[in-house]
Amino acid sequence: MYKILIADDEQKIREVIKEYAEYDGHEVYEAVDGRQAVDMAKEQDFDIIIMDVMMPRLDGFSACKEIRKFKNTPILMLSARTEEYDKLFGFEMGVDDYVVKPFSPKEVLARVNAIIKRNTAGNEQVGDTVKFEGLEINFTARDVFIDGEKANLTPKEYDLLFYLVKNKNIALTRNKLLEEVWGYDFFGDDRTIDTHIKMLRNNLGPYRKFIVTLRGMGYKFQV
Amino acid sequence: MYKILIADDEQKIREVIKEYAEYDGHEVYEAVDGRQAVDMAKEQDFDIIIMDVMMPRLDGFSACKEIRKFKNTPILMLSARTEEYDKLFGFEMGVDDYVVKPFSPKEVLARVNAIIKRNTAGNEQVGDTVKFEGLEINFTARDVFIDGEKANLTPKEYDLLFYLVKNKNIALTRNKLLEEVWGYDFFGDDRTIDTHIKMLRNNLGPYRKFIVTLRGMGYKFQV
DNA sequence: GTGTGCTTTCACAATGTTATCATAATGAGC
DNA sequence: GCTCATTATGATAACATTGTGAAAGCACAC
Repeated sequence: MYKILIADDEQKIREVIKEYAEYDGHEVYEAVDGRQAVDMAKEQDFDIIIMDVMMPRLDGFSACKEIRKFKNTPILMLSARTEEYDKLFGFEMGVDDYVVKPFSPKEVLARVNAIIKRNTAGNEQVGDTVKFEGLEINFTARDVFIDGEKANLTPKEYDLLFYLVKNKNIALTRNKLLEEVWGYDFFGDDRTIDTHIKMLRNNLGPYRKFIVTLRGMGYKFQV
Repeated sequence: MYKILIADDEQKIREVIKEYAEYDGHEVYEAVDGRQAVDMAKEQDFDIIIMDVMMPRLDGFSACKEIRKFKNTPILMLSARTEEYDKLFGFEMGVDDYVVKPFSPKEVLARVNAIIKRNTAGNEQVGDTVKFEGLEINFTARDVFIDGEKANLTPKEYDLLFYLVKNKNIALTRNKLLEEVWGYDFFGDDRTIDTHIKMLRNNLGPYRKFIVTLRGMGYKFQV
């Protein structure tokens, strides 16, 4: 059960999302504009705030900025605009996700769940580096550290690990892995993957535990 | 390209939506009332059904309820009055989204796309999880938790459970299960299913209750 | 061309999964 | 309550998948 704040000046939208969210067992609070949203966020701890961009008194972006001054509550933006700069601008403000109108209430709720789970996932991300316990991965520098020691992975091992990590907690079939890591034009053996998984595991030391085998399916990076 | 069924007694509305949908490259079928919509939904697999609430012979809600007995096809409701909201969000109906008249065809199509994308995504980050009491199923991670404990299912058990859950509350014959879970090219014994149901039940602990036997027919995941 | 890693393939062992069958239990109809 | 049809269950043999080590194949630098 999450505590959700929905801020939108359109009553219809508030109601629809509220109905769906309450059906999912969440507790929903409403705000009719940005100012009220900021005030409520100051007083109470929400698990997530769903906010329209266009609101009277204080728009969504400004409200987001305000809230970020005192809290890190995840914020999901509802926007009528699709322009990319809008999104970028939003992410700079600390927006966690975006849904463009018109949206289906189901989609909004799905994203709410995704954001909240993501925020309680169990890995810290700083810049382009992710860390899972003593396993540190830097995507841009193409570095992997195991308990502070730099691991020496081959290119394919990097690629495989990066793809697994970027899709952590998602079950990946051998086909999917071949397609995404090796390329759609690779017509090799399925078992090639197994061998690379083997080597990757051997190189990850104690953190080989993150790579789990999904029998009859493929592999998954599980945190 | 989606296969769309539009059910409305007003020819004008059907035509407008059809025109837009076909322009988008979709295949559109028409039904003039609820009864016909139900019959067509039984025979064919649509990606989405767009349905008016007010229709002769069988209204949209009843049609939706009927269809849900045998299929989980996403349904988008068109309603004339805003007062119908309350009814719409009687979720037993299983409506996925709604649009209030007068609507722009563009909006309808936008929602159609949103709904279908959600339903066929499978690549949704983390929020792809359903929970029935203490039974938690995550399709993307291929995880099943029983009262918080991870269940260790075999591939076939996963596949079977996933199929049952994706068709929850729908009666499934052994033939249907064999075809969908085992594949059309499997020519094994019917009793094979019983054995897998047995093992699945054993693995679900207290939640074996969700799998009900339909004597002389097959099985059903009932919540 | 040679050497050096890296990648792929392969074979075999280890392990896990599935289908089938026999038998027991259950339910429906009379 | 009896009979017949259907489903539940346990055992087991057949089967499939994965882990692993070794070796062949490749690519690239020198």
